[in-house]
Amino acid sequence: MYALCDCNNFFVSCERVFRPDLEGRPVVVLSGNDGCVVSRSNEAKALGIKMGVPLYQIKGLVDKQGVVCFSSNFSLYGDLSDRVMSILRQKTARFEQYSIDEGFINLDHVPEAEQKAYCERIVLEIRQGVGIPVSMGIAATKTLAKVASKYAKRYPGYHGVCVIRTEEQRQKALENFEIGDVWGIGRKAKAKLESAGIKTALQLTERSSIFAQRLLNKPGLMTWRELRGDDAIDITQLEIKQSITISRTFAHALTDLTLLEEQIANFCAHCARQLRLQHSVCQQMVIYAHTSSFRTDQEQHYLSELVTLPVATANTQELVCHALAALRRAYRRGAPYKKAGVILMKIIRETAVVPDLFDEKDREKEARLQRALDHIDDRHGKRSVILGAQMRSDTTVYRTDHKSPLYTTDLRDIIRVRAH
DNA sequence: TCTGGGGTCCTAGGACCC
DNA sequence: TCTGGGGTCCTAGGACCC
Repeated sequence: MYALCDCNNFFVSCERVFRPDLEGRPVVVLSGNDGCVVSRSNEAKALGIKMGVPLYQIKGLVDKQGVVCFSSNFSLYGDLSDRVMSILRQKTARFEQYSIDEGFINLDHVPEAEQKAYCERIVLEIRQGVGIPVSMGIAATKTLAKVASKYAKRYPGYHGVCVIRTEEQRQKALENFEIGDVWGIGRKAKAKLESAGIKTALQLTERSSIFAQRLLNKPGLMTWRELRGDDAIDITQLEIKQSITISRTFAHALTDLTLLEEQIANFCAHCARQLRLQHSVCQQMVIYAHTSSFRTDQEQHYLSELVTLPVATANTQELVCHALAALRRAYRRGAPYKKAGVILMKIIRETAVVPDLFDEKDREKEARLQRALDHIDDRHGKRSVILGAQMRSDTTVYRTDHKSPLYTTDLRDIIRVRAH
């Protein structure tokens, strides 16, 4: 049996940990640039605020109903996520984190009769220890555990934990579960299934495996098996990320090459640091920038350059150098670039680098410099030392009008909160 | 006026091999 | 007019997740 532990309205719950006065009030957390709603309290959901809706479209409702908005504060969410996950990890060696706010515990070490009470204690421990409300679903497969956790969330009577164990429970749970809410069934699959007359999860399980595979291919077959109680999905994570990307939308489009270069240099430096943190290097990099896809009144321009590196590297200076050269090649003068990004690909362990016989760089020396710079950042805070290319101007290009303080990671904020 | 960000997996099709 | 068969590898794009 698996237990899925899922944090309720995670980003909003994180904000409320430090603002208990916001319990019971409608609260939303916004995406980057304060663009869209990405997390909603139950009260905000009750007002009809949909996931992913642009803020400007609900401005009236927000003002009228006194909805509290927060810009996203990922260092806060990441920090609280770590605390929740470390509690779960303590429970069993067989814990798999699935996302920032959920993870699966293998329950095989707990007697069946005690599993529900065991999970109820975990819900309480996380609520009291971290301040985050969570829901848990127990079942024989991960997909069914996800279903169970949604019931746990939907009905307060479950006290945060719902179990799907017997065949009768499985049938009843799936009968009342919309097909589009099943883990792995997205927009396209939902439409296909509905036109085949399938509206609930149970109806899918009543069709043949051939039907599921023909309509939805391999992923759909896996979902079909899991819903029938056959443990089929393995989410064991890879030891290193296969790709690392940073991208941002700007508050106002950038036309100036210098400003764009500064952004790309920063994205690149940030990606490279993450690459080094997982002791890996990359062999390819894509840099891209494009105009606003929502502006039908102006000409669209999409630039994208693939850079193949002579020797796999995680060196910030080297990557920034290649990235800026690529940007200058593809940049179109006058185009209003609304979004830009960097993607690192073909990532391998740093111990697997194949050296180039004709390489003229002293890579050992450059690596020592890089380690020294990382050490300074670790000790004195991010961006203590940066490249000149990362700060060509002092122009602000992002909007974060509603950002909460860095309660858990910035000492000044911790002192401020305690004083308060 | 204003519309997010970071990932993984799968598949079809092309290039290439014998 | 007729124009093989089987296999691997790589890539771009799509679908999905949170």
